[in-house]
Amino acid sequence: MPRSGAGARRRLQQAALELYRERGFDRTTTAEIAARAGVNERTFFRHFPDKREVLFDGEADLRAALMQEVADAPDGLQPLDVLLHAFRKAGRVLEENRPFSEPRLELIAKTPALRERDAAKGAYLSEALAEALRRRDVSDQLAGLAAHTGWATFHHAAQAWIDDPAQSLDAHLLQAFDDLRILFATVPATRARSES
Amino acid sequence: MPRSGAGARRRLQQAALELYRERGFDRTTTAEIAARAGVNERTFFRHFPDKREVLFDGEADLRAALMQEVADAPDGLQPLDVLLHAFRKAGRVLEENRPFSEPRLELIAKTPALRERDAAKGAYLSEALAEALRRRDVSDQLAGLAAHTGWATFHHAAQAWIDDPAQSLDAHLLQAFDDLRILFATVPATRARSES
DNA sequence: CTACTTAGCGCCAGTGACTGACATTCAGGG
DNA sequence: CCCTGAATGTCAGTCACTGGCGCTAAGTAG
Repeated sequence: MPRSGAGARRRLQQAALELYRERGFDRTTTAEIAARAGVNERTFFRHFPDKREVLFDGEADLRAALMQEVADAPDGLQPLDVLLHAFRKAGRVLEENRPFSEPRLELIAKTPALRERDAAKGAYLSEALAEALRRRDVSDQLAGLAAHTGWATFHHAAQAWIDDPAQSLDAHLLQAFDDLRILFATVPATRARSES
Repeated sequence: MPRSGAGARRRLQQAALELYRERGFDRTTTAEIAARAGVNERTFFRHFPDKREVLFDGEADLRAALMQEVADAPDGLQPLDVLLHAFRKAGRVLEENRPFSEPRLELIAKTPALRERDAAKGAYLSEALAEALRRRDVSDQLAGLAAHTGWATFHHAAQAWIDDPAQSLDAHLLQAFDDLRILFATVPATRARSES
């Protein structure tokens, strides 16, 4: 291999995250990112298909990890418990990479174009999770539904974690899945919470 | 007002839907859409902020309608039943406009760029629904969670309707919300379904 | 009927994301 | 020391999208 190889890729991601946070996503050009990373603008597009994708590089790994965890989850669990099991393991990666994942999620939350990409990634991941569930004993109908609602719950927990970093992501995750069950309680549980 | 006003807008939407279906979204230029609609390319961007948005015009109306239905839903319903109530009413609009909404959803499903926008619209709508729920007796935590999972279920039902138009959207909707409850049954209900 | 206002529109120049084609450079194998 | 290939640089080009300016036609007041 010539000069750097994977080094340029990491520098591009770092430069992009910095510039997006400094000037905002819209007021940052791909030429500026490349310049800060010390490479040509064309090289940027050799590593990433577009200006947004540079912040979503770990998605393939995350998807693979989640699908593996779904496959490896103990038998006899309900679909949503299988997903919770997988999310808790994946959540660890997010918490360990906190200095990178927190500013990243914060930036995404405040940038419409990045929220859009994030939502799309969530949809793709949901379908992957549905496929992973189908490879277990989950029917076609329930797999898709469980995957989408499960992902929505995970995303909800991740957002709660950003808004309230005092508690761990894992705690927010457990809280969200507990709340999910409250939604299906026979007696409207919302009264009890709002009466306080 | 001059010449046409809202007429040009409708022609642009129609032309865009046609061209996207004929040549595909990527191989259609905004200039071509404008030409078929009989206006200048600049006029396209006066009516729609970008090339994708031309297919998502009804979103504001849908959001307003859904929020209104949530507000008007009978008292004492659980959050997810409130949402189901709203979705059933909104679903009627989709079924009545079937000749427009069906090819549109089909096109969106097969075009990555449009799926991305669709996912983003869903996220925005979910937040609007959460806000509408908070204006009822639903707590902050549960509102967001219910809105996101409820929307995921609605989206799931809409996709099932496209894949299987034999049954009505309303039927798919009821089916999806029933399945959602199965996911929380104490005994894993997935076995019963996959045994058949 | 005329003058004035204004909302849409056409036209033009420009920026920036992204792509294809070709030349170049540097690492490692023979 | 040459040679092959992967990563990069360079250049030209397309297309989405924007700001500015002038035009035209529909309503409105007199």
